[in-house]
This record gives sequence, C-alpha cells and structure tokens, in this order.
Amino acid sequence: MRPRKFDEDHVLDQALELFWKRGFQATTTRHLEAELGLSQSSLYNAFGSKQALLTAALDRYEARIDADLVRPLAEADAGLDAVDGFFVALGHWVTNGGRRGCMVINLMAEDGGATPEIRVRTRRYRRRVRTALRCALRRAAARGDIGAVDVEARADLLIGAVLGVNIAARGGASVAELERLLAGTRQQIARWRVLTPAGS
Amino acid sequence: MRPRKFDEDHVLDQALELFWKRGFQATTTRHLEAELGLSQSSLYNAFGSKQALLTAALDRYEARIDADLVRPLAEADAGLDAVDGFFVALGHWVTNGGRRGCMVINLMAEDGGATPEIRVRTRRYRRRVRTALRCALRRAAARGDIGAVDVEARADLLIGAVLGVNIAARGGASVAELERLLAGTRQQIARWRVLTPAGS
DNA sequence: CCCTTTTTGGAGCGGCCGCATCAGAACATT
DNA sequence: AATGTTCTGATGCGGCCGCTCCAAAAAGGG
Repeated sequence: MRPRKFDEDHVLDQALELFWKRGFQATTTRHLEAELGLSQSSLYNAFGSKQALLTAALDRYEARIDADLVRPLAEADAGLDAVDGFFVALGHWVTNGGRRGCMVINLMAEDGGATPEIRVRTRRYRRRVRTALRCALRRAAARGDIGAVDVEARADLLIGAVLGVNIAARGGASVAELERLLAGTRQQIARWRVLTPAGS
Repeated sequence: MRPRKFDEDHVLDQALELFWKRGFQATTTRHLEAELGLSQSSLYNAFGSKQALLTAALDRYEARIDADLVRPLAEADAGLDAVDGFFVALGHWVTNGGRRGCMVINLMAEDGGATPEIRVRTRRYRRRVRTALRCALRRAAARGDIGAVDVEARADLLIGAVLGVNIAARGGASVAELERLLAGTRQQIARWRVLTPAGS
C-alpha cells in the first residue's frame, strides 16, 4: 500500500555499476547502502540477497550487451564487416568508464566456476556470442567475403580473443595494450577477406 | 638456533596449489594452516603476511612457467613450430589438475588491477610472453615459414588467445571447450604457414 | 647439561561480513 | 482523519577474516 521510494531498475543499474567496478565479492552491502542511498533492509526487502541482486542486475546488463553487441551480428546482412564492427564495439565496451571489461566475463573469472548459477550463466553467454560470431562468419563465407574453410575454428579463435581482451581490461591493462589486442584480432579478420580482382 | 620443522620451498608450492585452486582471496589463513600442516604463527613468522606468501609462491611458479613455456620460444631455432608447440604445452597447463588455468592470469582477473604489486607483476608477465611469441614469429618470418607482414599484430592476436583460453579454464569451461579454443588458435597458426612448393 | 635463541601451538584481538529483526514512519484507502 | 499495510532506518547477530601475542617446547653452542 505504500510505494517504494526508489526505482528498482535504476537501483539495479547502480548496483551493477558497483559490482562491475569493484567486483562482486569485494562489494559489500555497506558499499551498496552508501552508493545507492538505500538502507540494507530496503535492499534485502526488495531483492532478497546479494546474489539475487546480482542476478537481477545481470539480467539487465545482458540485455544491453545483447542489443549493443550480439544482435548486430545476427542481422540478415551481417557478414565480415559486422564481425569487424563487433570488435570495434567491443573496444568501446572494454575501454570506456575506467576499463573494467565485460561484467559477465569478469564474473566468470572472479567466481572461478564455484557458483553453479554463475557457471551456467557465463557458459550460456560465451555460447551466445560464439554462435553469433559463427553465424556471421558463415554468411561471410556464403557471400564469398572469406574462404569457406575453418569457419568453426575461426569462431573459436574470435571468442578466445573476446575473452582475452576483456580479461586484460579487467586486469588493469593500459588502453594502448587493449587497443593492440583488438588491432591484432581485427588485422587477422581483415586478412581473412578474399581479395577480389580489382575492378571486378 | 633451532631449525625449521618444514621445508620452505615445499610449503610455498603447497600454498600456491591452494591459491591456484581456490583463488587467493578465497584462501584463508585457516585453509593454509590445515593444508600445509603449519600453524598460522609459523606461517607468519616465516613469511610475514598472506601477500608476502603469495609473492614468494609466485616467484617459484613463474620460474616453472618460464622454463616450461617461455624458454622454448626463446631458443635459437624456435620458429613457427615452437609457437605451435607453445599452445600445445599451454593446453597441458590449462587442462591438467582440475582446469584451473594459469595462476598469474587468474590472479590478474581476481585482483582486477587493484593491487599495484599484482598489476605490475601481471603486466610484466604478459609482456614477457608476448615478447617471446613475437621473437619466435620474427624468426619464423626471417626463415620464410610465414609471411613477413603483421608480425606484431599476430603476436597481439596470440597473447589475446593465451589470455582467453586461460580465463575460460578459470571460469569452469569444459575440456572440450578449452580444446576448441586452442584448436582455433593452432588452426590459424597453421594457416599462416607459407606453403612451399611440393618437393622443393 | 645448561643456557640462549628460535620456532611452535593455542588463544584471542579488532574488524568486517551478509543478513535478520523490529518499532515506527510513510503512504493508499476509506 | 482514521485505518491498515508496506517500507524504512537503526541496531545487532553469529561468524569468519588477517594477524598478533605469549608461554612452552625444541634444538643449537658452550
């Protein structure tokens, strides 16, 4: 009968921000209290536990990632340019706002496969990204942008590169180092491109 | 005047094993006490702090890594085969004993760049591996195994792949997934090889 | 064998953690 | 305005953390 004084979605975004910056474990309920301007009882009343808060925040985060990074790869005309564009966009995600990498991948590293829910979620996430990349590579091959061989292996190479650049960001690598990692990947993508005879 | 009842090096290896499996933060001094069979006072008397214990253990670990993975790349005849061999050896490191990845990279992810000493150490580590890979690639190019272009970019691609496969291992990826990641990288390495005319 | 020096185990320190409890404030309803 | 319900803030709980302290044991050197 009494409405909440706060907006749940906004609080979730703020909580995610903290988890993202500090890491999940290192973020205490007191930190959340201070940053979100809510007492712990309000938090626990609304979300139940620190874990549940993370889960709810991650759902929103993944939706954002999906819209920004994965969906463009799944569009009907997404080919090699989309794959390259993915790594450009990933560069933005990884370097903006204090270089904290991708939250899901940070979490995978932090948790170390200890929490089943996290393990399942991160595996699903990797799979989704990999599938999207492979899908775009297949289209690129069908269209003749790249050779039709090694599409699977190339998708595996790329998902590894995604994990690598993220963890470098998380580990405090400089922007220059992150850009080198991304450039290395994009250079390889460019070299996959089949050179069509000039003027054809 | 009274000798230690334990062997320091052995204790360091055991401590590293625990830090590796559980993560540094998640390993408590009580865990160490139980696993190493030493009281906390002995540990603190011998090493000073949990951080210092980690540092000492890491020094030994890095020496092992260096001998097993990095040194072969630095040998005079190390070319593209050595680079490929590096990823084979990395596969062993990453999948053996419960798939816990590489300790230094796990630590980089766990710490998130928060501790200066860790940040410096992990950066130095990445740099060392990258330099060794680039060095071997240069030799491979000079020898004509691969094209002479993009050596830098290729080294960056590979160091990203190293980080990626490690963090996947740390995050609880299956052996099959880890092997796919490694195979994707090795496939790309193989494709760099310049095909010499048959029988030449 | 005694004395000195170092190591050892056990108990305990202050501090922080996630979370629960509960009286009272705040609001929609009547 | 009275009512009834939900939300809020303060306080505190048991538990674990890294680390310290100290008496007693262990092993040199003389």
